[in-house]
Amino acid sequence: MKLQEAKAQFIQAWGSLGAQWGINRTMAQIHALLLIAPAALSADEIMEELNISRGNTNMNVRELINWGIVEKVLVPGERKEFFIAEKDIWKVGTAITAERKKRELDPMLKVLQQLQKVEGDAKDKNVKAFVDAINGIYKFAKHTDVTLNALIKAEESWFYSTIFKLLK
Amino acid sequence: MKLQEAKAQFIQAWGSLGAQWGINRTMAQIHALLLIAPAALSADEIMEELNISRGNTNMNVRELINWGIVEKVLVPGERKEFFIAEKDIWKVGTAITAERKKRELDPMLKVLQQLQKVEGDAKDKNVKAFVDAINGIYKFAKHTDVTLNALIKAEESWFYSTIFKLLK
DNA sequence: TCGAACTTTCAAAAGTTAGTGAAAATTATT
DNA sequence: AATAATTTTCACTAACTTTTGAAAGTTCGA
Repeated sequence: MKLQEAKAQFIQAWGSLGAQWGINRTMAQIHALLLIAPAALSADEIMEELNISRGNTNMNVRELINWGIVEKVLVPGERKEFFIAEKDIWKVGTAITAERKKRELDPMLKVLQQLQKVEGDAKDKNVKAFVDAINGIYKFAKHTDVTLNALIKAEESWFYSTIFKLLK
Repeated sequence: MKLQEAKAQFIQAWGSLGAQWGINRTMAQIHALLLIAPAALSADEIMEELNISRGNTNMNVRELINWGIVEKVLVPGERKEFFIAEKDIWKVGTAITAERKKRELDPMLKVLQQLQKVEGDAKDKNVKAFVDAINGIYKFAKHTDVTLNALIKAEESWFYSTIFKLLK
């Protein structure tokens, strides 16, 4: 397989993965492009390679920066801004996990906490079914929260390899 | 908070979570409704509670069954079909993990394996950057695969609690 | 075998999300 | 301060996804 073909395939695969994850396709494709680039790319180079508009490029690069997996770099003597992706994929994983936790799990925990305060006759089977379900889900969510916090905190690889050996 | 209000809030929250996960909102809402129901519900009851059409109900219930988190149940003496959700949230988690792995991780692993065969001058910095990136991602993906397989296989709660204590 | 009860399908409509490109804003250079 | 290069914004459009509801299909009991 030629490099050009391989690159295109990777960008496309990473894009679909992103799309399935609720990350927009273009954002994931820009990320893919930067991951395999030998050096920082400018907005124009990204536009060119992916055939997307300037506005789209700008928006999605900014979002990648928000997620903490892409950085602006200044090349001396150049007026343009250049962008580079975090290459350590463990760190990328951690950053994505942290971001998704903040957006998804944290709000859910809040809601579940509220919902535990439901009032009503404990003998009513509707109330009982509701309370039981919410309690179960709350425990699960809390557990996940604790686990993810540990993972996010422990960026060092010894941690991952410890878990890894355990699960192997 | 009254039960009706709490129910509505939970269904809405579960729906948004689903939407962010690329699961369609209605599918997640039906799932939420079944999770807190004290008994199996018919298609008509689901339509009624969520104000959705028959077609929509049918499609999404079928998809929930495909994911293995909802079951058809037959109530003696009744002609209609009734539906019930898996109430053990750990099992729900496992089923969803397994399904997503099949749809997302497995195809990605295949692609990455292919891409490692890229041909070209090892001294070309473009080739080198590509190969390095793909190798790193492949290792990460493989690792995740092994880990998830272990999680999926071990449905017993002792397993989760062992990991839990470790991470605590 | 017929018909009522129920489920499934599917084409069209509605709704949602992503992408464009030109204009506005910002920043750097002279 | 004027100009040029670059980035950011945003109203609009294009593409995609979901939902509807009526029609077709199926199942079951009499």
